[in-house]
Amino acid sequence: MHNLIVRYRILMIDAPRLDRQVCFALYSASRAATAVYRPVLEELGLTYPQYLVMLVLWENEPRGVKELGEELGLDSGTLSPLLKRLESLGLVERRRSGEDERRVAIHLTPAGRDLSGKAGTIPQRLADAAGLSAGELDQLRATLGRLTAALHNAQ
Amino acid sequence: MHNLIVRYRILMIDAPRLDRQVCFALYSASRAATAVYRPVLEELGLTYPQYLVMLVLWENEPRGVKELGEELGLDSGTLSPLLKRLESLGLVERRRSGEDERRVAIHLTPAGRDLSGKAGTIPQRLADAAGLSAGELDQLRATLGRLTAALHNAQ
DNA sequence: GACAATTAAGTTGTGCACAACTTACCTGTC
DNA sequence: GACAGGTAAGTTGTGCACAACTTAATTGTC
Repeated sequence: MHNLIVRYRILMIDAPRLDRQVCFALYSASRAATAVYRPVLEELGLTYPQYLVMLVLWENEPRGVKELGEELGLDSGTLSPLLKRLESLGLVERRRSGEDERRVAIHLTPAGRDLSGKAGTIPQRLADAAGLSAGELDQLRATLGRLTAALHNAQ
Repeated sequence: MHNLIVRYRILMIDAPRLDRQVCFALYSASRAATAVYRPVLEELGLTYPQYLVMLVLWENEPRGVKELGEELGLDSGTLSPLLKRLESLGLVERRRSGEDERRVAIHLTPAGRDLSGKAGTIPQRLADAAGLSAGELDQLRATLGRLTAALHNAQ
């Protein structure tokens, strides 16, 4: 009995608690948010990372794989197969650059461009589900941005 | 030329911008945080989700697979293979319950218990890397908690 | 006590993430 | 123009996430 109590106290002092971890809060919130997006994106036939790539392309295209990776923080190991899937969905086209044969330019197809219209209402649905005010969401985004930048600097 | 300008304006109006998305901010911050944890956890031989499972077990064990899943928001499809890997690392033991043969109780091994000591300093390292004050981290965790709860309710 | 409905855990298949590596191409330096 | 060093994209392998399904045990309900 005494042993159990001692062991318990040692654990409580040394072991970090799950509910104290900002990291777990981030991980949970991120998965909960993509879970809200999932059924909406399913209507478009996209996964969440595919949607992110399309967002970047809707802003400006064509883009190289490396550029997309810098924008999203993903490497070619993630993007290459993802882009192949987007191509097989008929949303993008991969073209080897003539000037620099190493580069692959990702172009939107007409279908890929059209999808941006259907995607227009998506962010509002998350905002509605979030249960936070526009101001709180804004502040959250700002804090997360600072956090991400600091964590990248720490790497 | 006129066509291009019209198309551009339509895109800008309809297409959501990447940098406006709270969801992307969450996704980036979460990946950046686990990236900071990764080299630290590598010293313990754990991945980040494995570390989360160990955190829950350090608080209280044994636990069933379903209980772990509720605590972490993960299903058996994720946990079953993860727990097998933890077992093959010698950190946990899976025992079929005698009372209810459907249940598998996850026990810590002595090695699994010992690991909590080594893990003690880990959260501090993230806090140091985060570049936010203790108060800001606290507020962030609270906001994320509310957000996650609201998103789960919206599902 | 038979048996439909429920439940716990596991399996299968798809799609990220990311490390480590390969391939093909380009660039600077001599 | 040769060639070392660097760069862009792709490949391979591991480990999550998660949906859909299976298996085996338990719990009502009659």
